[in-house]
Amino acid sequence: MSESPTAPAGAASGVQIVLSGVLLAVTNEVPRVLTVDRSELGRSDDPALPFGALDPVADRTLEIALRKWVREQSGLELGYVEQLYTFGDRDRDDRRRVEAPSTAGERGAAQRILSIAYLALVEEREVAATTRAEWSDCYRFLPWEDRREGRTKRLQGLLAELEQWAAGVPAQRAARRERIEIAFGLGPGGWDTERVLERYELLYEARLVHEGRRGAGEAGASGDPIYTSQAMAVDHRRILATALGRLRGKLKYRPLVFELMPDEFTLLQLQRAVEALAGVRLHKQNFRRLVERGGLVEGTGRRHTQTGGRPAELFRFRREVVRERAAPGVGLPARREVRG
Amino acid sequence: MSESPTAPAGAASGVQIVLSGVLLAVTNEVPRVLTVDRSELGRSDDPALPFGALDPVADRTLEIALRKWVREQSGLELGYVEQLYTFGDRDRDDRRRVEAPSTAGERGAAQRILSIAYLALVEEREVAATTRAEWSDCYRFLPWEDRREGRTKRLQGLLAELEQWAAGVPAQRAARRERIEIAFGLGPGGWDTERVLERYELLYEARLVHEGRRGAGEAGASGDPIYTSQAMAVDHRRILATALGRLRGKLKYRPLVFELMPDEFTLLQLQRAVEALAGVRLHKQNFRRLVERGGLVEGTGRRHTQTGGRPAELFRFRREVVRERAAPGVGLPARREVRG
DNA sequence: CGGCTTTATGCTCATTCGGAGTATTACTGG
DNA sequence: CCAGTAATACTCCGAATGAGCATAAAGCCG
Repeated sequence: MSESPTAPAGAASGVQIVLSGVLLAVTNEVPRVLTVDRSELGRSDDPALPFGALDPVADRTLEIALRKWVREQSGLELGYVEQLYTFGDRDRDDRRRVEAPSTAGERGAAQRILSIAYLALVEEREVAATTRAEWSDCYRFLPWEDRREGRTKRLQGLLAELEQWAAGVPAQRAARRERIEIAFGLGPGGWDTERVLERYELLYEARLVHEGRRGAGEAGASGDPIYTSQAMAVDHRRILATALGRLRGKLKYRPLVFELMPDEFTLLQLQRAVEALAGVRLHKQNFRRLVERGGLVEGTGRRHTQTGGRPAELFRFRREVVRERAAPGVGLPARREVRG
Repeated sequence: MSESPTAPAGAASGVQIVLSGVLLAVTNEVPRVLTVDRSELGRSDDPALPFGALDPVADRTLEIALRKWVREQSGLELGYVEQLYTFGDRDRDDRRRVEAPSTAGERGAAQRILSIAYLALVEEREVAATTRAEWSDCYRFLPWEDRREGRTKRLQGLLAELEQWAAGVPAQRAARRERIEIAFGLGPGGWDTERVLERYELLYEARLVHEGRRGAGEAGASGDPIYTSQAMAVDHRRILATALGRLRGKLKYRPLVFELMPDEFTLLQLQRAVEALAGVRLHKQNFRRLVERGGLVEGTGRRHTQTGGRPAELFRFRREVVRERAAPGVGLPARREVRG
């Protein structure tokens, strides 16, 4: 992380604290993440998450600092925010290399960076044109996470490559195959929408995706190992994976989707939003039952007529539900996978 | 991004990174947390969690640093470890005071501290006698979290005090009452074992518990507002609350209890461990059904005869379960609350 | 030894919940 | 009016859950 965003300020023992935000929104059935373009600074071309350093003196809380950076970089004001994870391993990208401690000189020069990641949910809005921020489809970065159209050939390809990687080292073959089976739902457990990070880590270890730092000896020998997936700056894709996994888990027992919805919505719109995030299709009638009987929404009398068919009633979130039920989430009434 | 995170205050921008570990174990139906006694250093008398500073140069990963500190302070080697949360608010203890920025001098002097908390599960062992560490009952610090004997009179007392606090400020009365209702399960939702932190925060705001730093103007006017609960150093009790809440939540969908159990155990022992952590009683036959039919355990032929009654079969954890099921946890087959 | 106490373990019953699918209704666009 | 497209209402069924009764197998006590 030597190409850190900071002047290696402080003294030797200095640790730089960076706050990164994963801002998620959903529009038109596609989950989007806010990315900022930093290409003109001569750094990586890859999109980055909005981020910035903590000012230990001025910033009273971490969250305030995060909001400040997001505001500066995108003009957005955040609503729901939750802390995700703190990444602080040194030489993260070198994990796979043989342990070869850098020279004392290098070590002294490279300041240690601690990155505290946050998840924020926003109703999508245009970002200020003056900024370099924009909304990107989350699945551009993690295409294998979108199973709404069933498992695609691309996933088959990935699995084949993973198998190769697993088979490569006889000593670890069994262990690796087991990890793959679990992470990618090949066994009896099936696809677990929440294991986003686990899948990413596997792909990373197998060098099928890479992180920031072009030219650091990443890409495998054979062509483009990442298929059509797009990398992000430094470890931001890993952070995104963490965020998506966490959000998918929480959807089931907290009414988080509503942070992403307009005040009034049809049940199908709601379902599409959940599907977009979870990356799987749901059973329509059961989803409706779950949400209505669960007391999560209440109908306004109004209806929405641009549905193409019978008009749909507009609903709104019933805030009282958090007082009534212990774990008011939307659940994921599964549906058989479409197309093979 | 001209306003890029270049270090604002080059100088004194130092941030101290502290790692704290919540080590949990269960013995004799009581959940224990490892505490260290630091009283001789002239600090607070209150028990502390094992903790220590990150050495940004030497410690390759945060987890390694944590393990090192734990080893030094207790002699224990950690198995399961998971990151909990990063606490970084400045002047945490002053939150309730009117915003009265300290003088520049004070601010410069007090270094910003960032504390990264970890949860670790260990099978209880004696701690090295040479250390100042010992195992303490978690519920010494959070007595209201133990509902195994039903709601006690002490809880009633706490609720009465909370009500007073809520009623105190007319403008916030309704909001506060609602928070209390939800957190303490007075409404239709009932007691949610996971809302540990929420409850703690409420009690903290109401000044019914306090944090470290004695003499900082804490204790309310009236006697001992904390009943029989024991404070911990600085914000360690808050960290413990975070850990307990997280663990309780995860128990339900990950086979974490087994990290705390010996290799072989009877189903009642397992149940007691879960009960100790969750703080509620479970329905015995249904717990057994859940655990057995869920494929979480397998019987060894052996049996345990010191049960006081019919001998119980000894079981062991079936590791394969993580491959078979998506969310293999023990669930909490509720039981009507005992005693009123 | 026979009954008593104590815990383990087996089983039943009623409900609820979740997955699937069919039927009916209410619009829009020719 | 008809066809097309969704929304919405119900029905069915099997699995999971909550509760509780019944039986089994030890130790203990006289």
